[in-house]
Formats: sequence, structure tokens, C-alpha cells
Amino acid sequence: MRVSPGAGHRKVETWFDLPALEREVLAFWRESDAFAQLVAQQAGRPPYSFLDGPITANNPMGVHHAWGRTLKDLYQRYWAMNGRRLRYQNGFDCQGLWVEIEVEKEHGLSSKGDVEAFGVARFVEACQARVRKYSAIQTEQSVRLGMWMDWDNSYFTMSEDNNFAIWSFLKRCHARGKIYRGSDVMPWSGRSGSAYSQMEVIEGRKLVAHTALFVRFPLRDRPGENLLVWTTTPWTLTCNVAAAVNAELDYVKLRDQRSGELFYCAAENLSFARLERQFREQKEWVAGVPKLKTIAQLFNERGGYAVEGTVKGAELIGLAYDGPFDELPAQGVAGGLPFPPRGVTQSAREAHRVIDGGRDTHGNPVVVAGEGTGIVHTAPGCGDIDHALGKQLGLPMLAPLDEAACFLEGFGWLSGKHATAPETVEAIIEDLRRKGLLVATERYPHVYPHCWRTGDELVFRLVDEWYIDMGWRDEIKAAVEQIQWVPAWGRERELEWLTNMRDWMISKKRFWGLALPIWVCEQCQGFEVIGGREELQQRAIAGWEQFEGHTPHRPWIDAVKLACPHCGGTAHRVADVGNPWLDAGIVPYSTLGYDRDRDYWREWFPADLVLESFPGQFRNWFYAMLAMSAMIEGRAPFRTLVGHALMRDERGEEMHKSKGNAIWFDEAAEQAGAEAMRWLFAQHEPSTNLNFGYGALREVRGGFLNTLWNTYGFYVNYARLEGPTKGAAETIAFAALPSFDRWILSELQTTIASCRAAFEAYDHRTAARAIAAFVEDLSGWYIRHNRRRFWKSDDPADLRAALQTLGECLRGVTGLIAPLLPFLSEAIYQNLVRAVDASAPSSVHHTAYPVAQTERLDQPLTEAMRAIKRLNSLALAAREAKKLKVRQPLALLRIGPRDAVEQAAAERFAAMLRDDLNVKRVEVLAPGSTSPLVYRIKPNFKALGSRLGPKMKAVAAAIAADAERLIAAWRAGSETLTVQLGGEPLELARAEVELQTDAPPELSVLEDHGTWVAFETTISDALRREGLMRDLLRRLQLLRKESGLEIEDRINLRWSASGPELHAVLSEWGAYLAGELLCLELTHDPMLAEGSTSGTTPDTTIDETTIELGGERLCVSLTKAATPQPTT
RNA sequence: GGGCCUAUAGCUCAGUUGGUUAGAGCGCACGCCUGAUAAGCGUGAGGUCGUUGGUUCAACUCCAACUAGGCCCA
Repeated sequence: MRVSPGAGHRKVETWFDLPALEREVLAFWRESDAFAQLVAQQAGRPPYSFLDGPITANNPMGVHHAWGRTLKDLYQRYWAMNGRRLRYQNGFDCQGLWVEIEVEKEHGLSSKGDVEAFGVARFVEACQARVRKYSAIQTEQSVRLGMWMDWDNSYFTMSEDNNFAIWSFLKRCHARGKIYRGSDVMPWSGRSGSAYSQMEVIEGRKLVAHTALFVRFPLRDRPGENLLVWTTTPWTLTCNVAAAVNAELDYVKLRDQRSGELFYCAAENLSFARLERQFREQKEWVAGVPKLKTIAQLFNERGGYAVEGTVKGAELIGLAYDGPFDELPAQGVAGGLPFPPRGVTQSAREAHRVIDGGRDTHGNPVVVAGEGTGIVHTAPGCGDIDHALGKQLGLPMLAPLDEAACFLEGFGWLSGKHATAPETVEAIIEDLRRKGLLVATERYPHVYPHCWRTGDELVFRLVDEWYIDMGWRDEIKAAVEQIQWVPAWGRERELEWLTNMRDWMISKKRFWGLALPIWVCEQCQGFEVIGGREELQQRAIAGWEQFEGHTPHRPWIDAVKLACPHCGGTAHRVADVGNPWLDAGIVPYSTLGYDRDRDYWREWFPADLVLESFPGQFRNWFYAMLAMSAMIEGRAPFRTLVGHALMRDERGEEMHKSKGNAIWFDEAAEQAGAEAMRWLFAQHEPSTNLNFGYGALREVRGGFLNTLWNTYGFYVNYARLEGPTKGAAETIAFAALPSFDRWILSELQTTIASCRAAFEAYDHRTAARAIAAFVEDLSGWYIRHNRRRFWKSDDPADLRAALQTLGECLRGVTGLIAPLLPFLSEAIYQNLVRAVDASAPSSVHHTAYPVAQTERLDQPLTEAMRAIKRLNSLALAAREAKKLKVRQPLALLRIGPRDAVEQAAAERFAAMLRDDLNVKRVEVLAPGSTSPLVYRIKPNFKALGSRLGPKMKAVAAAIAADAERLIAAWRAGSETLTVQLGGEPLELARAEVELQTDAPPELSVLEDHGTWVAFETTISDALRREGLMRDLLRRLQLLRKESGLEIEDRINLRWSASGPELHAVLSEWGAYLAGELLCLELTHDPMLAEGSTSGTTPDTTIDETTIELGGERLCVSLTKAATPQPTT
């Protein structure tokens, strides 16, 4: 692709290696410092602020990242070409559990204990090293993708700036009283030793089958009567406190025939088929799990049952019962374990009562019929809803598990056992069976939260965590309204999240992450939030020396102690790190220098554009950014948000390493080319999932990219023969150009205008499609019909006009595609523009985006050409219908245009139609001329038969008798047709008759939308001979090619024909054939016979063959003519 | 259970404020061109526009319900 500026076009090979071309362009950019030049050129221009969402620097980049990055790059390039100044700052997301997990894997660590033994400082340093390694790899990959960024200025969320900016934010929250320490029942991973936020729980939902139990809780004051209770988490039975019912529901008294015991359960549930649909459709069902039994079935299997009346749930409330694990010491602890609620002195064992489940915040009953038994086992220390209920009713709280999800002391034989281990579940079941409390077990499939990284089943654990009270959500919602969402439904999604979200849990009991700036007093338990490094230094009373010189991370920051402002005691930092979305959410402040250079920040805030993958980000990055900005400045941190969906494999399935259908970016770039990916991304509707694969890439490469390249090659390879064509003197005035040229130039202006409008609406897909449509027109219509002007032009001015027009179109296209296809556009630009104009900018990316010259728009011409395309297509179909191949010339095409535009177009471009359609004469009639089609009419027997029954025969006869009038009425559009049937008029609907058309035998007619075309199909002897000649010419050209001759080689031919017709063709068209074939001597040699070997000039005979044509045979012998040797 | 989105040719998708006979690419069949040739081009087959109602002179388009799929929230 390298050219010497001004030295003229270099020949373009029609085949090109896309990845190789990309590597050349990359080298060219590197050596010419193209990016730095662009940045320099932008000085003093108005800013366009793009804010990059940080990519997790934890693994090599995937092809799904390439999608978003392509879009980011193309908008930055577009605005750069429109005179704006950009920051080009890329971001890396650094902190969080995902990095810890990978580092644990690297070092063979599998628990928090392992990490502590390994050394927290060493571990954190390993995390930082991993981030540095992969950020470098991702940078290289992004460069390969063609992304232009200021790579040396990338931001890292682990930077001091970023961390302290979050401190400042948290301090603001605290100043408004929004930070609090809560105890809550949290989803917890024993494997990670950490509580999970709502967002993370959502990530890790999995469909699994649990062993669910039906157990009985005997009523204390009613011997022989039991509550029937159901649970999918056997371990929580150890912490049972209460049993909840719905006061309004009916409960049946069920007599178990075998034991004589009485059971209570919701009446509706007795024969309710749980998850019946899931089983039937095997949807959300775990393979191999048997169909669930109804409660009635369970009791029937035990020996039968009898219903002895019903009671309202309200009548059960208050009844005391014996819990299933009352023998455990923990059940007897006043208030419960390990954090007894203030003011609660009852033990769990003492508290066992039937309670009212009540209603949740949405007003729906907590206990409903359907699932389970209608009596809900309640353990306020082990479940979300249970916890809320327990708080409300002042119940004791028992939480049995330690950090590793194993039972604490106080749980007897269970202490130390893992709560969800299969052997523990088995042991609990066995224990219940032994105590006579187990009624039944079953396998129950449901979606249950799991650790999104390790796959570990989550448990619910009572923990203390730090939260931001989100009661001010309306302030965030107001910010959402300030944003342009693309697509528009993003707004509703975000608002829905903001409406339903809970308080933001910002703490995580891990090692690598933001050090939460919360210091708690060891004496009074009061806490405060520190807003930055300086403040910390001023307040430090110990440990500063150990911290200084380190990044603000664990473990170094933990050394710093403060004096408690309330009681003067010593305060230490909480051991927690922060939620990673805080890290990314602060970037509109940290990266734009909010605390460092407020003027700079004002210039670039709010960002013009944020562009990310939608799924997940409504509750993650978008949320964090919006919340933090609403708190700090009370407004949205960006103006427009463009989202894209997810990438799937070619068959629409999710890509997974383990499934083997993942595609690596590096491999795809080297095999298919980054540009093929970019175009695939550019022309895809971003809000829908993209099915990515080599098939799709091949299509792009063989389709648009190829057509574009061939068009460019066609131009350059002819233009270079004419020498550089630049300079005003040689320019032909637009008005003086042939109309075909003005047509394509008008189309170019339309395309430019469409692209600009589309980019400005952040609708890159429409821009890409407009460009593709234009290139299609340029290649398939303009070049196709103007080919000969480029090589057989007798008129040098016309050749110049053609070159000028095509050149201008290609320069326009090059500019249009530059943001989308930076490599291809650069390669083309260098040879197309720079090669002939040394004064042109050194890179296409330094040029301005094309501007439409509206004075060149010619709507009537566009419409005329559209009409010609229609006529052309219709006429080709008419030929096809009669199997009249285009090679056979015909005498006449008659056109019945549908309107004046079409008529004028046909007259204006008649020569082109003659050429294209291989017809001697084109006759254009006036609009509305009757087509020569012959119509036949007959009744629609199916439709009329049911209405008329036996009269059908008579009607058919009547229609036939009056056919001419009926056809005329039908063609005039009459809704009903009247026929006389035995003297009575009978109305027929249009659909009750059928019209068939036939062309007269001497014509081939086709009609479409009021336009008709008719070929005269009579072929005269002369036409037939000309047709044979063209067939012959094609066969002989093929023979030339198959003989391995070069285009410029001269030949000699000897022939003999088996019949008079071919003989006549050769006599009549010999000179023409010889000219077309570059044949110096065309000799009739009657001695040449089929199968004979010519002995005359064996050394120069290349090929001999017999061609069958029109029922006759032609023997030809081809020899290469002696051509003068070029002088050396 | 609630919210949002989607349903158009074998596949992937367009379809502008409702307006004659619903389009493209790929694939398939047939053919053209042979001075863009490791290219280029045309024609054809293939559709109850998810189903059922409604509004309208007119519905792929607007409304409702249903069915199926996806995403989100409980």
C-alpha cells in the first residue's frame, strides 16, 4: 500500500490479503506517527467527550469486546473528521473478585485462609501484576483492531486518583447520613468467604434440583395434631423459630390412616400439581428428576388419608409447636445466635408459634397456596423474607453458619459440618426420620443462587455489612431523564431498576479492591468516613509510616489508625474492600480531574457519549455512574448512551470456552481480518444479539469488501494508463458531464447526506447500509454500463469524464467508510489520492468527513434511472420467461410505460436498453397504452361452487359466452361482474372468477405495476445468424482462455463447418469475429475434419476442437500467431 | 406472578408518518458476461407477515387477547 506521494497510482491486484493489508497499514501508521499527527491537528478545536467504560483487565480480549470497541472507535473517528478534539482515553477495570479468582488459580489457593497464609501483601501485588499484564495484552489487541486511542494515557481503576475520588464520594454520602452498617441475611459463598451483592446474585442463578423435605411440627397443646411443613434447605430447619400461614387461606385437617396423626396444610395444595407445566414441557426442569407428587399422593402412598374438615389460617395463628431441632443448645439461647436482636430475650425453642405471614412491600401475601404446604418454615437468621418477618415480629434470630458455610458451635452433632454438603443433607434427613418427623422427601428443581465465579451454592447468612441508603433514588431518576438513550427503551430499563433496587451494599470481605475509607472506633463502635489522602494523613495517629509509599490498598492501608472524634478511642479501618462498581462509577470524575483540575473537568463533563454492552450494565456501570454523579453534582455524567446487545455464535448459541464455540480475537483478526469484523459490527443493528462466526465474516469479505476493492481496482488500473488526472484545467464542469455521470454523482451526495444524518443520530447501521447500497450501484450499474468508456473510448473527453466521475465517487466512498473501515480506507486513500496528490493530508484519517454538495442532487434523474432499472429487470424477466437468452438478438422491444417519468426515461436511455437487452429497436408507447396480453376468464369453481351448487355449469357457460365484456369490466376494476343466468342477473365478486393471461405467440409480454414490456419473438435468419455468431464467439474466447493464452496474444484459426448455416455465419461475421478474437488469419480449411489431427503446423497448433451449434458442427484449429518479439 | 422486547422466504434480517402486487443478503435452481477474470451480473422458485379478534375506505404497520422465544424484576 506504500506509495510515493504524487508519483501516480500503483497497479491494484484484484486479489488482496486482508490481514496482510491491515498489518501494512498498522506499520504505516506507526512509522508516520499518524495518530499523534491527528491529535496535534485537533488543537484548539471544540471538544467531543467520549467516556470509555473500563474493560476488565483480567484476560485477553474476546471478539465480543471487539464489537463494542469497534463502535467506540468509529464514533470517535467520525467526530474527529468533523473538526472536534478528543481525549482518546481508554480505561482498564482492575479491582475485584474476578482478578482474585484468577490469581488464586495461578497460585493454587482455594480459600480465604489460603490467601492469608500466602500473604495478603504478596497476593495483592500479584493481582496488580496480573492487571498490568493483561492491560498490555488488551492494548496490543485493540491496536490490531484498528482502534485509535492514546494508549499511554489509559486510566486504571486501581489508581490512587480513582480510589481517593471514591473516598470523596463516600464522604459526601456520609455527610448526608447515607452510610450505615447493617446486619442482614446475605447470600453468601462459603467457597469465597464473602457476601454477595444483589447484582452478583443475579449473575449466578442456576437451575438445580434440591432435596426438599416434608416434615411435621407437632402442636404442643394438641397431641396427635401436626403442622405439615415443606423446605428445600434442610440445614435451615436447625434454626426454625416460627411457622407462617396465610390468615385468609383455608387449611384442611388431614387424617393419616396409618399413623392416625392429624396434619394441617393448605386445602388448595392437597391435590395441586406443583411445577406440572415445567415437567410436561421439560422447561426449567432438571433432566432425570421425576414428576412431583401431590400431597394427596404422598399420603395415599403412606396408607391413605381422610379429610376431617377445614379451618381458616387465622384459627391456627398463635398455636405453639415443637421444632424439629429443639434438642440443639442453640435453640435454647436467649435471642439467638450470633447477633441477638436488641430487646429479644426469648429463645427460638420458646418462640415456636404459628404466625401470620402478612404482606410484602408490594401488598402481596407472603404465604400463598401452590408451592409447599401453605405453612412456611420460618428461620429469621437463614432467609431473606424470614429475616424481614423476624425483625417485624421481634423474633429471636438463629444463624448457624461460619464464613465457610459450616455449622457453628451450639449445633451439637452438626457443628463443623458444611451446610450444603450432600452428606450433611443426608444426615439431617436421617436424624429427622429417626425422630419420626420426616413425612417425605423429593427432588425439587428450581432456580437457585450460586457463586457466579466458583459455581458454589450460596447459603443465606446473617452478617454485618456496609450500605449506602438509596432512599434518594429520585435524584438519580432525574438524572436518567437528562440522557438520550439509544435505543430509547434503555431509559425505562434504568428507571425500572432504580425503582426496585435496594440499598447498595458496598462492602466485601475480600483482599483486592478499594479500601473502604470507614474507620470504626474500638471503644464506642462509632464510625467515620475519610475523604482523601491528605485528610487521612492529618488524622493518622499511628501506622502512617507503614502505609506511606504504598498504593491505598490492603494490607498497607490497614495499618493506619485514627483517634475517634467521639470518645478519643483508637479507630481502625474496617477489613472490607469496596464493591467494584464504585471503581468504574467514579470515572466521570476521577479521569476528568474533578479533584485535580476543575476547569479541565468542566470542559469535558458531561461526556457526549458512553457506549457499552447493555445487558447487566443497567444495574452495574450505568447505575453506579448515575448514582455517584447524582450524589456529587446532581446531574447525569453523560448526554447520550448507546447500548449494544450480546454476541452469540453462528447458530445463535452462547459462546463458552467450555462449549468449544468461543472464537479468539487474535485468531479471527489473522484469519478473517479485523476489517471484516468491523464491517460486520458496523452494519448490525446494535440492540439485537449478533451471531458471530467465520461464515458471516466470509460473507462480508466476499461481499461488500470485495466489491469495494474491485471497483477501486477497476478505476485505478485504467486511470494509471491515463496518467495523473488532477488540476483545475482538466476538470470537466459538472453540468457538462453525461447524464449517467451526473446520476451517480447525485447518488453520492444522497449517500453522504444519509451517512451524516445517521452518524449524528448514533445510527451507524444505517450509514453502513447506505454506503453498501451506493457501492452496489457504483459497481453493478454505473461501471457495468460505462465499462467501454474506460477502454474503448474514441472520445478522450468522454474517457476523462468517466474517470473523473468514478474517481470522485471512490474518493467520496473512501471518506465515508473511513470511520468504519480505517484500514481499507487508508490503503485505498494512499493509492487513490495521495499517489496523485502530494499535497493531500498524509492519512485519510486527517481529512474531513465528506460534505454533500446539495446542488448536485438531481431527483428527476434519480427517478428516471430507477425507472430504467425497473424496465431493464422486467424485460430480462420477459426474455427469461420465453427462454430467450440475452445472447440472441431480437428485433423489437415495445414498452408500455406506467407514467410520464418512465416514458421519458425509456426514451432518454433507449440506447442503453438496446445494448443491455440485445434488441435492435426499442419502441416506447404513451403511458396507459393497452398491453398486448390476451386474457381468458373462467369461474373460480372452488369459491362459486359452494354458493351456487348445481347452477355451476350454467354459470360457466354464461361466463364463457360473455367473456369479452366481463374481461373488460374486470380489467376496468369492477368489484362485481354481472352475468345473465336464465334471464336473471347474477352478481359475481372479483374473487369468484379467475383471469389468466397469455402472451400472443409472437410476443413475450410481462406486466408489473402498470408497466408492460413486449419482445417480438420472431427471429429472422439474420438475427439467428448473429445469435449463433455470439455463441460461437463466446466458445472461441473460452477456447483461447483454456488454451492458456494471454489476453494480448494473437492467434490464427482454421475452420470447417458441417452445414450451410455455420458456413454462412463465418462468411458474414468473419471479420468481426477475427477482430474480437485478436485473430490474424481466419482460414476456411475444408480438409479439417472431426477427430483428424492436423499435420500442417503441428508445432504451433495449440488446440483443436469441434463445436456443436444450432444442430451443425464446426471444427476449429487454433494456432498461436507469431508476434513480434519486444525489443530488449 | 409482574415489566420490557421480539415473532416477516430454508437461514440472517430490512420494511420509512397505515396506502397498489411485502423487500435484501446468503443458500438453492437456471442463465448471462469473459478487457474488474482467484472477479462481475441477471432471472426464478420460496411468504396464511406467530394466532385470533378489533379500529379503518385501507393493517406487516395501530389496539386487545392469546401462543412461542428472549431479557429484566419478584
